[in-house]
Amino acid sequence: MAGARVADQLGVALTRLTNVLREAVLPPGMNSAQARTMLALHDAGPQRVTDLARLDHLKQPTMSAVLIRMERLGWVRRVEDKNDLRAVTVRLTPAGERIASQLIAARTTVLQSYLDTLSVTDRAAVAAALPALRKLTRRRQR
Amino acid sequence: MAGARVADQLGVALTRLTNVLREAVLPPGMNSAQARTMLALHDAGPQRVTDLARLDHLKQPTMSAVLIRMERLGWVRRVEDKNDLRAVTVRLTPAGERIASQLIAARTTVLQSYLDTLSVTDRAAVAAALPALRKLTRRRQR
DNA sequence: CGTTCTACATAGATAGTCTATATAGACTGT
DNA sequence: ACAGTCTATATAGACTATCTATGTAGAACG
Repeated sequence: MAGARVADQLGVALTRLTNVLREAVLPPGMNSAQARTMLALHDAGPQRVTDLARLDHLKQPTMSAVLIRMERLGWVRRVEDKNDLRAVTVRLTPAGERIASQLIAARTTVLQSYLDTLSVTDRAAVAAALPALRKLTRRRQR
Repeated sequence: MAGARVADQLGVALTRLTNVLREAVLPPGMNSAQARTMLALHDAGPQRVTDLARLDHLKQPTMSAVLIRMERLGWVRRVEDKNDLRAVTVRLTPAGERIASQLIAARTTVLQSYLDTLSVTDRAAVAAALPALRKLTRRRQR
């Protein structure tokens, strides 16, 4: 049926675009898990280790290790939570903020260069689909 | 400018959709590098180790290690190339073919369930953008 | 105030990833 | 034919990522 064909082709396109973006936007020495964590902190602000782990589909000890490494690199710092002394709030350092912004800028630049190869009609079709694509990623009700 | 806004929002949408898909479609025990390799072999047929490494933005020794593990799991097998005795041709086993098909089916199912939450208008907008999105992932001329 | 729950860290094991290097076959020029 | 160079893959060693299991300490609750 038509619906399945849309989902199927969207899957193919997403997978290919992701492959293009994955290595094109990563600064040397940063891996995808680190990049996702940087973007999560940039988008949603300071967060706990457990929340970051859940966002990234990682286990908490894994995220702890990733954060220790990122802290050593100077990208994040861990601040104790005054209200809950068990917890730690992770936030980007100024350097980390800068790197996160550069990640987003690189992503936009790469996509822009790809969009530039399209016809006006095709670019308009992509632009027209953006609101729908945004809605796709909203949290689902269950 | 408007173009940059499209690229920027497309980047946000792609990143979020990718995060949704990444863990939703991976069978337990399979990681993303393995999944990408399975899909590459499924889409483009048997290939050499070096070509697979380049496709996946990995170094050749890394891909060798990944393939050794995948061979041990019974997903691929390595066949010596008759024309070039240095080279090895990697192909999916029947079990590997089955798993690759399941990966694609899972991706489609997840996306379908997301598309089902959209209005008819939004679904139509996504469908209308598919040809353009496909063109985005074509190989660039340099 | 003791029990249980929650947030994080640590330990140990396996896999992924890199650079550097080894091995062996293919290619090239004379 | 053969010496030199290039190419395809594998191996070694180091470091990182990831998991499960467990420890530690504060929070929550009866």
